[in-house]
Amino acid sequence: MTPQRKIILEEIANTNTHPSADEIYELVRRRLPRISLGTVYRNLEVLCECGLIRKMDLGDGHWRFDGNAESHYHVRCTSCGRITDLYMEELCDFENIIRQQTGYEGVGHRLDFYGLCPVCKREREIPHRTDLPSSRPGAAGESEGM
Amino acid sequence: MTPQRKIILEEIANTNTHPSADEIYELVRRRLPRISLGTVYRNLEVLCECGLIRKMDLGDGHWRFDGNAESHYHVRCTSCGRITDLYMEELCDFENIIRQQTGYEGVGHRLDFYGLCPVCKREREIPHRTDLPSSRPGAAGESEGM
DNA sequence: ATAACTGCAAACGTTTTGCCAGCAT
DNA sequence: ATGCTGGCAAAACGTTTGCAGTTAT
Repeated sequence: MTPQRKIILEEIANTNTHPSADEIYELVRRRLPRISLGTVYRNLEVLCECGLIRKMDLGDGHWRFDGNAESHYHVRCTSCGRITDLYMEELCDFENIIRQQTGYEGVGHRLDFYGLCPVCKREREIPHRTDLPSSRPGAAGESEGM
Repeated sequence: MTPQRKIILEEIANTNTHPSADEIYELVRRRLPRISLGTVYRNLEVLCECGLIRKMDLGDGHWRFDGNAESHYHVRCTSCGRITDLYMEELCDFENIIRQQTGYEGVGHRLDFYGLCPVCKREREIPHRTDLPSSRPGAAGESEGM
């Protein structure tokens, strides 16, 4: 556990935003300005192998990292990219069905959700606010993910 | 519908292996040797938009394409990469639960399974066959995906 | 004439790797 | 001195894009 590794772990533990490798790099760089992106990637890999963090692919083209290593599902906002944890039971039953149907063994699954988060939803519902400066009608201007 | 586009679609329709863009490129190249990978990507995009094929991310770092555009789930073999279609109902109930729990709207999901396919399983169970030529004990030599 | 399309090559963004120096054991 | 680690830069990977020429309408 080198200083770099420790700080990377701390930064992940101190956030609940499921940051990407690059976001972690930026966070860590504030404390360790000379750290390199390669080191971040290498340590993220090690921390995953130890089970201290969790690496996940939520379909937006980055690896995302979660300081909460317990298995749980996520919803991702297709507009702003925000990721929210879900508190629901895991689907175990399906894996037996699949084994019977296909003969695959050791079946696991990946399940994640996407949608429009409450904040972005509200922005669309009220696209032309009058109580805020510099808001123009129809000037939403986000890119739709996935 | 250019000749290129048509042949790309035909090749996808004629396979059930859920090929990647590069695999499709190789298939099409046998009939259209001068086609470029960029054209393949562009046409795959168009065909997806038309709903004639389906683009999916099964977590192995490639886009995969499915000539069966009806929504269905998949299992991917972590050893050989084989992808098998599943015939099971879709999970709709969850999306309402998530909306209530999180306030997200228009919730969709992505669910896929992974495991060891029957062929690879068999290879591991019987690592030293005596009834086949040139088989060596413990010479499995595959890379474990994901 | 115009719009959509191609082939080619270069660019892209994320992740991985090779190299050599530094540090702790 | 050994082996793990860090910083740096370059490579790798799948994918996307700019461009100039081509095709079909």
